[in-house]
Amino acid sequence: AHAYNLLINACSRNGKYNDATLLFQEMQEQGLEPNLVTYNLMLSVYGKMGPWDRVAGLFDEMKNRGIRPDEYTYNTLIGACRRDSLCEEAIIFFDEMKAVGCKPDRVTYNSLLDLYGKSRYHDEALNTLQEMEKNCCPPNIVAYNTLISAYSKAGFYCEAIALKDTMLSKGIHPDVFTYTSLLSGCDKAGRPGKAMEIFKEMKNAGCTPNLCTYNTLIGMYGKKGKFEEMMKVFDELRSSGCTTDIVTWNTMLSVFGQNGMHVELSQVFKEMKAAGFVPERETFNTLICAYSRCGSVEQAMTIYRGMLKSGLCPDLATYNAVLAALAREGLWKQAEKVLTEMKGGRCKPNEISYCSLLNAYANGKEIKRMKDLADDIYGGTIYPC
RNA sequence: UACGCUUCUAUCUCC
Repeated sequence: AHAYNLLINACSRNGKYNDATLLFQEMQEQGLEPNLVTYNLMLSVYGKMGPWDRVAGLFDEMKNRGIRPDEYTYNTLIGACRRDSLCEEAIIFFDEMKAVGCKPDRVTYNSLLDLYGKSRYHDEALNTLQEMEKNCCPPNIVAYNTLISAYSKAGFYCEAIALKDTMLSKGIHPDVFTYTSLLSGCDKAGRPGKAMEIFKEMKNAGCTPNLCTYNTLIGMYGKKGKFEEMMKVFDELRSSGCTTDIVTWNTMLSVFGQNGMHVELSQVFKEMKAAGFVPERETFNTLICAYSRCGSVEQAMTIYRGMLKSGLCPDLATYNAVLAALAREGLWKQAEKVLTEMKGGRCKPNEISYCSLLNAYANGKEIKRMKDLADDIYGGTIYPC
């Protein structure tokens, strides 16, 4: 079992979750009993992909087989709750772990912080931070970075910077995670000047930027159309010994989309493939959005069909990108079809989806349909999400 | 009883 655990772990680290699942099946077919670590590993794998029921089912299974969950198990379960913002479930695990005598540690609290932060429950996150102090778990750098990331994503860049100063005052030195979060936060808040201050501070503090940092800066300059600055970031990226990754390419695609630079967009996509990068789901999502912004729904839809053909599964962002593309052209009949498809599938429409449909009606001059849909939404006949 | 394999944070997409 130990050998299988090592293999499963290797797959999990490389994102090969299906292979991990196959190994898990294989070991049982060979008559080997999965042990505690095996279950912990698989809970982590299932938590990263696939339906929640599978996580819950596996947890039941291990208990039924008489394997007692440990701190790792509960930490993994709470971590798995983050993907779908399952706050209630996380609290149940948190209480259960204390009830069975497992002591929450920093990882437990940090996972809760991340869950609350990504779910935009900022008050709960702060409460958790205080509970950590109380329970002799003073927040470490991961805890601070987690909160800073949450604030940055939510657009609260001032709060994020303040938290960075708090951690400094406690003698915890911000690292490349901290600074990259802050840069991204300033960018999202439309404060590139502030971002540059942070970047200078980062270098003065002796913190070396990495590829994530450069990708953030490329996106920041690029979307503002500051291409000379953007190229300087590329130069620095290369001279620092980094090499571009798929996120760099996705960022470039997004940048040319946002600037409506159709020719460059197609060119970069070609170069990306020539460089040997295999488009991922996020690449396709970016392309659908980018072509639409360049005024080409046809190409956006071609990309969408290409994505389906390549065997990738659309997610909510894909559908919403398609809906937004159709909406821009007022193609409300097609938008309705997509929405119907969503209702019958795994990705239920959210607020953004319905906004796009409203937009599609508006741009298609279908005032009556628009009003009716708005009434349904505000009247509670339709529940987004 | 302890220890070992397993659990937490940043950059791209739904404008």
